Formats: sequence, structure tokens, C-alpha cells
Amino acid sequence: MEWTLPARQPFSLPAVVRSHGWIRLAPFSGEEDGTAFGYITRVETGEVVAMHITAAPGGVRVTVDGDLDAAGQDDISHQVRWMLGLDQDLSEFYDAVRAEPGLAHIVERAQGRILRSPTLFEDTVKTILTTNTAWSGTIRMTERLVDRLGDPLPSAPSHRAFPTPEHLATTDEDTLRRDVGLGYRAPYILALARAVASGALDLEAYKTSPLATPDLRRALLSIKGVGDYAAANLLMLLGRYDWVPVDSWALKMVSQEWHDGQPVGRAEVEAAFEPWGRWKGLAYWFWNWKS
DNA sequence: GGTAGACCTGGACGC
DNA sequence: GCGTCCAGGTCTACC
Repeated sequence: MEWTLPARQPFSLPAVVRSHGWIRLAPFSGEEDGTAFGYITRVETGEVVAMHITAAPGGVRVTVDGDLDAAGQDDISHQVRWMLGLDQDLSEFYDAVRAEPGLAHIVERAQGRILRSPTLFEDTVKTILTTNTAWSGTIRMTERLVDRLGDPLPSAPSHRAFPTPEHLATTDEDTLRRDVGLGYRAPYILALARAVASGALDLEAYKTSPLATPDLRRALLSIKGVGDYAAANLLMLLGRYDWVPVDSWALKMVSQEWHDGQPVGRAEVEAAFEPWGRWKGLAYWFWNWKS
């Protein structure tokens, strides 16, 4: 079955899909040009479903294999709206950057939305798996996590959904460390899954949290394995753009952009984007780097 | 508050 | 093929 979902304009599906590397992490699958992507998800009943998203006039077309009841269709629609930020209003950001040569392209290309997973649990796990490793390591760890512990798609069992916190919580550190290859991150992921599964940590509530960003950041930092960079990255995914996710790549880019290749620290990166105020994270994310 | 060292893996490199 | 070095954030212990 298929249906369409409207997006607040301007909207570009390729701009969201290509906003960062998430599309390369299981259980996403996607075209290089960003014109379509697939994702293996689960609906509230526990059923595993493959969805396929393509561009449609004014929004996106959602296709799933087989039929869903009304509740299942609503659930998928809700997930897709969050994943693509279909309801996000970035007009204030566009007005702020229109005159900046390093950012004006954002408006022309309808950039600004960032691809997300359906749950903040999945995005938190993936963010922890980006830390202290090469991107190829993140891809590999995520693939193994889904392959070993995700529930299979009934029509194609080799395709699996991202593991639920409940399922992850029942595994053990040694399996995650050696079989999945998470290394020292294994206890972090296990503790996170158990906290979410037990209800001690309600990550989904952070999507609509009334907390001020500094307080939300402190809450994220209390998760083992989430440090300054990871917290800033998660805030970006939550639509809070007042922190810049400073990693080694950011240091390198800012060094080359404004400091003639001389070594810089976190302070220089933050100072470079300070003028963009509550939009500084987005300004950094979509900056048109010269190098 | 700041800093050093450990954590773990894969890739690059030299032999 | 093997050994060594390095990159990549976060945590913990220590000052």
C-alpha cells in the first residue's frame, strides 16, 4: 500500500537524505542521489515492515509491503514525519543566512533538515557508535548490531529492523563486545538499553521536552558514552541547534577555513559559529567549506 | 577545572 | 604475513 505525506515548504527529499551519513547505517538503505530510501521498521504491534520513501509533489510518497490497518499506517506516518522533519519550520534560519555567502546555498537547495532514525534510542546508539572510531567502523558495528539482534522482516528475513531496547537489554556485554564488535562501547550500549527498557530513561520524551537546551544537554551527558560531541550531535537531531558538535573533522575544517591550517581547539570552532546564535549548529552543519 | 592515560578496532605502513 | 603505529571521543583518576 502507499500514501503521501505533505511537507512544510521548502522541502527537498535528497537534501534530507544526503544531510549526513545516517543513510549508510542499517537498517537504512538508499540511492546515492538521495531521491529515494528504504528503512526496515517496526510498528506498535511489533510487526516488522519495510518502507520505501520517494519524492512526491509537496511532500513524500510512502510505500510499504502488504497492508496495514489504520493504526499501523498512522504509526508509519508519524515515524516518517519525524525522520524527515516534514513539519519543521526553518524560515527564521533561512532569513538569517540568506545574506551569508557561506550559507546562502542552504536556501536555494532547501537544506536544513537532518535525517533521523524513528527513535531517539536508535540515534543515541548510533551516535555512540560514531565516537572514537572511523566511519567505516560505525557502519560495521551498526550492521552487526542489526544483523545479530534485529528482528527479521517476514518476507525477507535477511533484512532486519534495528534492535529494540528490550531485546538489547536481554543480551550480555560479552556478546556485544566480541560478537557485535562494539569493544569498550558494549557496556555503554547495554546500560542505555536497560535504562530505556526498564523505563528509567524516557528518551522519546526528549523529542518534546520543555527543558531548556542546557538542561537537556546535561541530561544527555548523564548517559554513559555520551560526551560533549555526542550530546551536541543528539541535540542537533532533536532540533536544538545551539551547540556545535565539535569533533576532529570540525577542528580540521575550521583550521583550514579561518586559521591558515594552524591547529585550533573547541573554542575556535565555537567562536566561528557564535554569530549564528541558536542556529549555530545548523550553520556549522551546512557551511560551504572552501577545502 | 584541567590533564593524562586507558579503552578498542581497523587501516596504513614498514619489514 | 607479522608487528607497530595511529586515529577516533569518552571515562576515570589524579592534580
